[in-house]
Amino acid sequence: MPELPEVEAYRRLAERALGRPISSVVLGDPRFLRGPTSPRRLRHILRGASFDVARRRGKLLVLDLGGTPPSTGHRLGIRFGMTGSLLVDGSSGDEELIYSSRRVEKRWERFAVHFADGGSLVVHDPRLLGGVSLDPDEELLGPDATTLTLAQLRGALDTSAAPLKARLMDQARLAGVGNLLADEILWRASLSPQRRAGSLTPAETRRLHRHIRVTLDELSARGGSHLGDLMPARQPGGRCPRDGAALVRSTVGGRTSWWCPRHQG
DNA sequence: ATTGTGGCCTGCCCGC
DNA sequence: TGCGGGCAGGCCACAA
Repeated sequence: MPELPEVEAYRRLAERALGRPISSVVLGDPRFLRGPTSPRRLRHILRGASFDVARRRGKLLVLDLGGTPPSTGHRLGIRFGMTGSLLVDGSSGDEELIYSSRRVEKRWERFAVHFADGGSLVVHDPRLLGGVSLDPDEELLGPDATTLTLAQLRGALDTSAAPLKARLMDQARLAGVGNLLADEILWRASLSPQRRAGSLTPAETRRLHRHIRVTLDELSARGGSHLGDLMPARQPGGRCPRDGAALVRSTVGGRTSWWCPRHQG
């Protein structure tokens, strides 16, 4: 269920897995391995190596491999899809994240790395919409939303005729904002998700930029992207927490969207 | 190139 | 209680 704040929490959790020699790799479901790499090759690269650095770009977690050839210079990419989660040594690490209840079932373990010290790093994903890949192309992702500059936001919006929300969620142009965060950010910025992305005035773009950064900071501090102010109202019959207007629900950018027709223009 | 759509997957919740 | 439909915080291939 991760968006940027959740993946950042996983990144911190993954730091517990650094510097520990890998003894074995278990691919719980072959469909979970994405890209051209074979399971055999993935094992070959990972076994005996250890993770050096845990990085994140948008919703992609990247673990750099250290050690000697053949693993040197390779990277393991992990995407969590809508239902993925990470466990290191059996701990979800979201003690700090207030998450909806998360069952842990063995059959949902799609990928696991076991360390020589007896611990493990496990990716859990009931729906299989996430995946792991060897050497993912990180350049396919736009600038990370947490450090987004105003100029980068202008570049992401460009002169596009696409709905504003679709551009915000376009990972190639701006990495890390998902459906819930997009609704929350646009609600706070008083901008309609249906606005053409290229139609924002300079003042509106600055406002949006500020709200992207503030919202990410706030929700990360609160413990997750589902803890936004709009979230409780994001359901049938929901009313705008700011002005009480009945929220509108529709599909924008292919995703269910909720917004206030009164103050989001 | 840009934008929109359907599909991938499984689990859950609601109404009948 | 059982069953069907709709829904889900993501992403990718494909079509116009």
